Amino acid sequence: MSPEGHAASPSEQGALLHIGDAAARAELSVRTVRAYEEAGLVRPSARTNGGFRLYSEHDVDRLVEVRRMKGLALSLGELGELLGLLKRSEAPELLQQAEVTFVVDSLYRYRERADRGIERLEQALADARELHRRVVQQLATVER
Amino acid sequence: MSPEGHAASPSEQGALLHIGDAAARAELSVRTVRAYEEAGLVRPSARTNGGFRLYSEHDVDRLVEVRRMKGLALSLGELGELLGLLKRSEAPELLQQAEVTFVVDSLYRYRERADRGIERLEQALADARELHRRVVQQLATVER
DNA sequence: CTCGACATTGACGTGAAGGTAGAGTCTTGG
DNA sequence: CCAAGACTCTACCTTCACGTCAATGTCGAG
Repeated sequence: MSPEGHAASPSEQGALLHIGDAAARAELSVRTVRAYEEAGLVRPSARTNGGFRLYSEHDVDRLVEVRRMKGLALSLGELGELLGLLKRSEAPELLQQAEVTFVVDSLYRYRERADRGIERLEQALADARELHRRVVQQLATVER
Repeated sequence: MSPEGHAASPSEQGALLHIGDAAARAELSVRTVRAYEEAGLVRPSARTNGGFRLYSEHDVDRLVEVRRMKGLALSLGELGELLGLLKRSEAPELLQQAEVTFVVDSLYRYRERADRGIERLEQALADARELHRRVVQQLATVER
């Protein structure tokens, strides 16, 4: 990928990627990356003078992080909130008492959401395997 | 459920349920059940004179079947096609040669879709568990 | 400087599902 | 038998998370 030819990709090393490359590395569509920005989830750490979004490796990591979280059916808004909570909870000494309470409460609620999400996924996986089994069996039955 | 009081539910035993009861048993919303009908997935086996949809136990089973299949991201249309293929392949002796070929080909493609869907679910589940772990850990770190 | 690949914003489309309204239907208690 | 009121009908609107299209602009290699 990123073939030689003509391209508008920042010439390697800068560690700053245009949206296309960033999306590719995060295994997301360009549109989705922009949607995540609109939703306040991942903001490119820079822009060119012309207005092109520039993503750092760290930005890409965050994109990946978001993609990975999509399994438990959270809305983009909730997803952003959760990311924020996790970040805030990593430096609890900077939080005021009231904030700690809030963060803990919120995280607690997300833990429950995650529990249910995981159950959902487990069930979906079991169902999918069963369906797969049926398809395979029918293929064998009908033969070729 | 189906509390005594006033209700418009067919009085038990008829084995024919109004949409509300059918939806409840299939663990779907009434709205979703109607959407499945519009998509050609599950058609109630009868209607009252007044136009109320009536679902048999078999219809409910089919609703459940559809719900269970939703894990592998198939569109409602594909889902309907797959259900049809499975049904057709159960009586292969009724199929003409050309049809058999078609059914087998189609099922084969769905088997691949299912493979990928299962991989996706497995990954999503692993990611969800990891996220859950992070949340729990942050909760422990921040303490209460 | 030019060319072509890539990006920008904005608007509109889509697919699945929920919401709502207004009118009609059903079962049941009385 | 009949009214009450829970439930359902159709039709249309809204939301969410993107997909797609169009018109225009930017980037970087040669």
